[in-house]
Parts: sequence; C-alpha cells; structure tokens
Amino acid sequence: MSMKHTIHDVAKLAGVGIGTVSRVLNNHPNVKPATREKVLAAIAQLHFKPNPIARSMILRRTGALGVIIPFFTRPFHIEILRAVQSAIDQASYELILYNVENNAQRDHYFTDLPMLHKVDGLCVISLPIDDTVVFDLQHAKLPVVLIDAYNSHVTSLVVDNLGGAYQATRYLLEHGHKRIGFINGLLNEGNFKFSQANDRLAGFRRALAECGIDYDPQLVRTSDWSRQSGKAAAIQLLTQPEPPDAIFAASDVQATGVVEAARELGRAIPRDLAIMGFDGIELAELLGISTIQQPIQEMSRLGIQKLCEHMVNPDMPPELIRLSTYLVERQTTAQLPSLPYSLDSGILPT
Amino acid sequence: MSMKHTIHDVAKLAGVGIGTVSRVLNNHPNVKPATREKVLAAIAQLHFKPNPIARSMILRRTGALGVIIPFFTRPFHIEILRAVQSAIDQASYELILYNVENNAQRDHYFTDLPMLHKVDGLCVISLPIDDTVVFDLQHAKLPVVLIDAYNSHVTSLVVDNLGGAYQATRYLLEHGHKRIGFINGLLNEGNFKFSQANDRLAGFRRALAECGIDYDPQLVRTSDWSRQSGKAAAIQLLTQPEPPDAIFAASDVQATGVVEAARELGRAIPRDLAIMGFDGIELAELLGISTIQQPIQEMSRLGIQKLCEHMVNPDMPPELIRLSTYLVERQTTAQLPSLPYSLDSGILPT
DNA sequence: TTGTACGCGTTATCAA
DNA sequence: TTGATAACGCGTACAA
Repeated sequence: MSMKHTIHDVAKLAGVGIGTVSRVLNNHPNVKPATREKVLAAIAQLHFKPNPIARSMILRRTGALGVIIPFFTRPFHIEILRAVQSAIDQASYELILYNVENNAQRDHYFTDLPMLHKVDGLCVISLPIDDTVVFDLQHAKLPVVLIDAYNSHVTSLVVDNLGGAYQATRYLLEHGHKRIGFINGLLNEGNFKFSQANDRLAGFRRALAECGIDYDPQLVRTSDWSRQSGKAAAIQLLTQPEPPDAIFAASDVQATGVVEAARELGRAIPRDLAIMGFDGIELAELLGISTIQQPIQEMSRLGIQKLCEHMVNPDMPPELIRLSTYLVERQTTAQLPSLPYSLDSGILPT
Repeated sequence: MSMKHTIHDVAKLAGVGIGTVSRVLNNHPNVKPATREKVLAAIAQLHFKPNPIARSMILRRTGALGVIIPFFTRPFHIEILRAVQSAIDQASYELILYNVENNAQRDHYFTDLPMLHKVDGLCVISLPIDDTVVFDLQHAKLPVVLIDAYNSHVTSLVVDNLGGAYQATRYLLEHGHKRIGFINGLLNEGNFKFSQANDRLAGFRRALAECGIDYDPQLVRTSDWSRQSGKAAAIQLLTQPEPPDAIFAASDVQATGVVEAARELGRAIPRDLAIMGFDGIELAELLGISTIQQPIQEMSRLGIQKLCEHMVNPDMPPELIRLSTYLVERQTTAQLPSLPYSLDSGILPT
C-alpha cells in the first residue's frame, strides 16, 4: 500500500508524465487545475511521499543541520542544546547530534563532515575551532555558526565572559566582601580548550584592579567543571590561613561544590561565605545559588537564525555577536531581611 | 581541492574505470594490488570521499538512527538520551533527534518518518505507540525499539515499574512508617500517555495490600512531573488532618518538590517525613534523595543493541525486556547514625 | 500545458 | 581482473 511507490507509479495512475507529477509536488504554477487534481488524487491514493534522499541528491541539500557539542561535560550545554533544538525545529530542519568527548572526535567531525554533505549547516557549541578547519569549511561551502565560542572568520555568538566575571566580582566587593576567591574552569578539559576560562579570569582581575585590590594568586584555583572538583578547590581555598569571605566560581556546577564545601567546613552562607556561580542553569535556581546568567535562549535562537541566513546568502560576512549576561541574586549572596529558614545549615547533603 | 570530486575524477586520474574505484572503496577482493595502489593514490591526492547521499540512495540505508523523545519534559529523558547517544555512536550511526512536545508532533513523526527512509531505525523513548502506527512501521520495514515504553508487537525495554514502586513502598513500611503518601505522575502530560504511572500506582497498592494496610485515596495525589506540582501535591498531603509520615513520589523531580514542601511546613526529614523518589537521576544523588534507580545505561545500551540486531535481521521476533530497578538509600529515608549536619533544617531553599 | 530525456554520484551486474 | 552500463528516485531543461 504505502511501501515504495515512486513518482512513476503516481504518474501512471494519474495518466500523466512524471514531469507533471513533479510540478504538482513542488507546486509549480504551470499546471492545469484539472490535471493537478488528478495527480493529487493519485498521490493521496498511494500515500505517496517523495523520497528525500533522491531529492537531496539533486537539490544538493539535506534538510538537516549538524550540532557539534560536548554533550557530556556540563548541564549548561544541555540547556543550550534544548534551545538550539527548538530553534532548528522551528526552522523546519532536522537536527543531527554530534557529541564530542575529546580532540580526536572533534577533529574527526570538523574534517569529515564538511566533505560529506550530510548536513546543510553546522552549529558548533562551546568548542574552539582552528583557522585551518574554518578554511576547509569555507572551501566546502558549509555554513557554520559558533555558539559560546569565537573565531574571527565565522559568525560567532558569545556572551561577555569578561564582563560577566567583572560584574560578579564587582558585586561581591560592593557588598562588603574583602577577600574574593575565584575558582576557574579548566582550560583544557577533555583536551579541548575552553577559552571562556581566560576571559572570566580577566574579568575577575579587572574588577579587583579597579577597586584597588591586589591580585592574590593564593585566592585563585582552577578545577575542572565538575562539582567534586569545585568542592575540592573550595576546601583548599577555605582552609588557608587567610580564607576568602566570598567565592566566585566559573560555573554553577562548580558553585554547588563550593556550597558543599562551605557546609562541611561549617561556614554560614552567605554570612561567612558568599557564593556566586556562572551560567544560569536550572540547577542554580533550584539550589538558590546566585549566578551570572547567560542568555541561553537568545544566544541559541539567534545562532540558528544567523545560520539560516548564511545558508540563504553564502556571501554574508561573518559577524561577532556579543550578548550580555545579567546577575541573578539568590540565597548564596543576598542578605535578604527575613528568610523563612536558615541557610546556614546548608543546602546540600553530603 | 577538496570540493566536489566524484568517483569519475578518481577513475580518470588513476586511469581506470569507476567500477574499479568502487571496488577499491568497498575493498572488494577482486582487484589487483597494483591497480589498488594507483586508485588509492588518486583518492588520497584528491581527498576524495564518496558522497553518502548517493551511496544511501542505492544502498537503501542512511547510516542514521532516529530518536523520538520528549526531550523537554524530564531530566530522566536527558539521561536516557545521553546513554542512547553513546550507544549509537559506538554502533557507528548518526543520531537524528526528534523532540516531541505534544500528540500532533508525535503522530507526525510516527506517520511520516517511516515513509521517508531518512533513518535506518527508530528508537522511541517513553512514548506509547498505537498498534496502527506499529503496523505502518512494519509495513515500511523500519525497525523500531521502545525504551521505557511497551507495545507487544515491538521490541520493548522497560523497567519493572510495578516492582520498583512495590519495593519503595515496602521499604517505607518496613522502616516503620505507617501512613505512606503517594504522589503519582500525570498519565496524560502533554497529551501523551505515560502508562508508567499506572504501574507505579499498582505497585504501591500491592505493597499496601500485602502488609494489610487499607488503601486510602486521601493519601494519593497526581501531579505532573514537575517540581512545582510535586510540591503542591505534597503540601496538600501534609496539611491534611492525618498527614502521611512518608511520601513516595513517582519521579525524582517531584520528590525535590516534596522536600521543599516539607521544609516549608517545618517537617524534619527523614524523622517526621521520609521521602522516596523514582528514576535515579543525577539530581537525586546531588540532593541526597533516596530513590528507585532505573538502569538507564543498561536499558539504553541494550535498546540500541537490539535495534541493530533488528536491522541486521528484520525477521527477528519482538522481545519484551524487563529490567529491574534497585533502591538507593540516601538521606531522605535512611536514619544514618551520624550525619555531619542536620538535615532537619532542610535541603532546598525557596 | 505536458511528456521525455538527462543528470545527480554511487553500487552492482555482466561481458570481456 | 576490469570497464561499461543499468539502476536508485527525483527535478528540470527542452521539445512538443
């Protein structure tokens, strides 16, 4: 019944040529209403759907977008994927998910995908990309956008990581904290460079400098983007002779580790220790962690929009779109007048 | 350089026919070593990669698997997607992500995808599927597996929802709790039926019955799978004249809502109120919530494995694979001898 | 307005 | 062992 009918079957059934069927399918103007009806009837009767493979062979477009993303590393990426998925869906494309866990995998996608013509466009998330790869992509005429990553030859959407970190640090200083600890994310997690870490450190230092505070390397630690590592780094910071009275973590997940550490060490939050995260993932909201919110929806939506524009107009020059973060005050920093319960006893068990 | 070279270009450069090139490509035995070298050299020189579209046109396989999943509803689904992605990757397939948010979208995928031949197989997650759809799929010869869903005509991987709920309830009863509340998940969230909810209720009732306890409808509520709804349901339960001393929630996310509710009402956890979740997502571990752990990895890995088997051998009969859950004791139920801090003050802010 | 023939890039068949 | 040629299913000039 519905199995493999081709355009020929429809043509035969309707008593016309395949050209006519094709014209009806792509609703070309030049087809007599009467024959159009006949063809439509035949199509309906056979439940005919044109084969998208054959279609994309001749049209040179697959109707799919590739999303290259370090899917396992951070909840933040999943929230981006959510937003990206939604945007791709609205643009009537399919989404092919390429997870990258290491450099080899990333390079594999970057070098092979362009030549294979399996996707009409590529959306790369949080992954840096070499100029040589960019050159290959351009040569293969495969449109690309970078989300949460930057390359001058490719349309990139980034948040102001430096500004966000500056904002966080500044906020803590202005709320009376004297010694601000900073737990940065690893630049080289899983062998791929997250350049975001650099910018956040720079923002941290700038705020310090502006407030006339010396940068104390003892107050800065680097951990991978996990809760456990964030916790370990926090414990190091807090068990020093002169511990910080506030800690800014480069991600919300690390911040949860800091909360845990504070708990175990009996530090009251936020009285003894204020904590600020970065990303603005759901978990931060759930746990009441103050954070620098990234405009996840906006960034993703705009990214796919730009990708679509590049697909329509291949000669469009690359853009750098820099979005602002905003600070969300929650229980780990705000000295709210009357909390219904004491946060001092901590947020996280074990 | 690398743009669009075809097999003909390679053939010309190597001074052979395209048939020979094709044979080299698919390393057919019948090709003289010398010519193979020539062809290989030409391939390398041109950076030639066979066009997968043309390939799949004649081979009748795309190298992609479709994953239909309610991506936005619950963290549980994301953890399944993670495991499924990993399994698909290892099987050297690509993963096309189809998110379904409502019935129309689900039906759209179910009715159109089979005919389009865009994927070699389908993995459906947590979504019930009608027999008519199954019939269409079989007719289109598209292999399918269901994960966390069941249909007798399709290979299905499910956990023992009834057994898990039974286990949870039983555990609470055996730990001295007299009145067990149950917050079930909505059967009809987003208009698609999660039949899992039925089984969990059945397990709850069976445990009660076995222990000779009357089923009290006042102790059962149904909420959607969100934290907010779980909280609201818990508040209803806890503010009754005879409130429960333990609550079993049909999902971990709902359980977090229960924890919140307990906090606000000043109930000590687990002394005044024990709480048990279901799913075993990371969040439950993070928050120390006891739960019925689903074998997420195992279920996903096995599911993709079965899907691959069905693709190799289309006549393989459908299987029902039922995996066991296991109970994970954490802070919301266990009366551990010495906690480093008091959980009574609660886990979650706001 | 409509039908025919060609091409998309590959695999597979079949002579040679 | 190899090369020519026919599919695969569709879109589209071009001719009618």
